[in-house]
Amino acid sequence: MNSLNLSIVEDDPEVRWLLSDYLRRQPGLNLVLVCESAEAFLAELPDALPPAVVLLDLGLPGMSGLEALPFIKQRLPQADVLVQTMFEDPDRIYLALSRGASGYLLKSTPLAQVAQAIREVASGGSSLSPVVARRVLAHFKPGSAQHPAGLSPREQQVFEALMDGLADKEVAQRLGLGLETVRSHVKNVYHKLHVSGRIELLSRTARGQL
Amino acid sequence: MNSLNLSIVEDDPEVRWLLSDYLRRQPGLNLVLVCESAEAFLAELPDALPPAVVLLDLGLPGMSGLEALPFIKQRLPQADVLVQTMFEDPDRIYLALSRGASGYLLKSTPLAQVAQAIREVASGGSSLSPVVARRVLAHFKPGSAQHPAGLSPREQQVFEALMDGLADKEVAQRLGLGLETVRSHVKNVYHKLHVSGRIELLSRTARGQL
DNA sequence: TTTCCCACCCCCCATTTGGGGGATGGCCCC
DNA sequence: GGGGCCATCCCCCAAATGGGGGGTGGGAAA
Repeated sequence: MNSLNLSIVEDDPEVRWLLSDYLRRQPGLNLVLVCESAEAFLAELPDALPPAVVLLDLGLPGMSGLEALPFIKQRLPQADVLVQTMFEDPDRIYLALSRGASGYLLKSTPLAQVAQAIREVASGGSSLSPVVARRVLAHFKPGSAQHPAGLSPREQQVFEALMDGLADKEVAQRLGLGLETVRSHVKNVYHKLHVSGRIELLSRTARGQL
Repeated sequence: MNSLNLSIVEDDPEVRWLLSDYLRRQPGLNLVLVCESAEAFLAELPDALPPAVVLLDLGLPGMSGLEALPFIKQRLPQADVLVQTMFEDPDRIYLALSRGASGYLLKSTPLAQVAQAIREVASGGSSLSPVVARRVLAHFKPGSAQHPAGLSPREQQVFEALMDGLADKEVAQRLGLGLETVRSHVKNVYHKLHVSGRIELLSRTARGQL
């Protein structure tokens, strides 16, 4: 009963072999399914032995891990999905997490820590590689919001102030500008980011849609 | 040069002794300051050997770790603060993170992992105990829009609509209500949640301060 | 040189928003 | 019956917002 059903989805044959070989030996882990694509995984999912943890590569050919995540969570709402990838860009991290990943490991993670992460995740925790954790935490700090591209330096500052929930007047004070100047910058930010106002700005970034 | 200056702030003498004894032995770690209160830490901070990592207990008598955090980050902007506590309630976690903590460890963390976390944090990562990480990730999932307590059913619906970035008029449509009705509910939500408008609502929930 | 982006400022105007009032009826509980 | 919360709607008003329009000057790029 305390045997933990695990599944691996990974396209690189070598990595796949390394992982499955190592994890298969781990006591308490029960490798029920190893696939090379998300499609295969969804097709071959056994109803009998539903995996409790899915180790999912994000960089899959065909349906990417990111695309597959919602389907997996739909089929296996109980399962914890541990995402593994070599990418550490905020977008991917954010998307994976908002789609239900329980952890985000970089490909550089040692095997022992992967096994560790699987156990942590299965027992109700979450596991983030340190670099990823840093990125995630950055989302919580005021003043350190994401810097969308295409904004001029001033517009960046204005953007951050907006993300901090400041009113035009307050932005003007923080940056030492005239109110009308700020209003101009604010409008430019809206145009460049294709939003119609600060509320859309805030509600969308809150969902990682920006 | 690769010796890592570390400081510990912890009131419990036994825990303090355990930590300092263990960490002192770690190669590459250089324990420069061990204090039993935040006040003492801020007072005795040596200008010569600024700690790169501060291990901070949250449950301190006098000035709490949470209160001390902003001061510490002010004095040592470069330093990474690793918060250590036995509390795992969301409020404390978010507050600590939004005040600049680089990691959040539970008191139950084994010494070896504390040392590991210190190294990770110093090399630009972040370290979260699995349980804490799970809480943090919960904030990124759309379905888990926090339902603040104390709101009536209608107010909950209005709250969600506001979080989706809707205008009063749109909320009215979504819920099939009159505009003035919605405006009433909206105001009640503001009162109950102690915010002054949808912008504060959005910007604060984005940082987990609600 | 001309053109383009940037930073800075100004004005107008319709709409939305927040903050105050109220009112009505329903429901539950003491 | 009175007091409480709830849900529904109404009104007023000052401020902020967004969407337009305009300008100036500078510096970099073409």
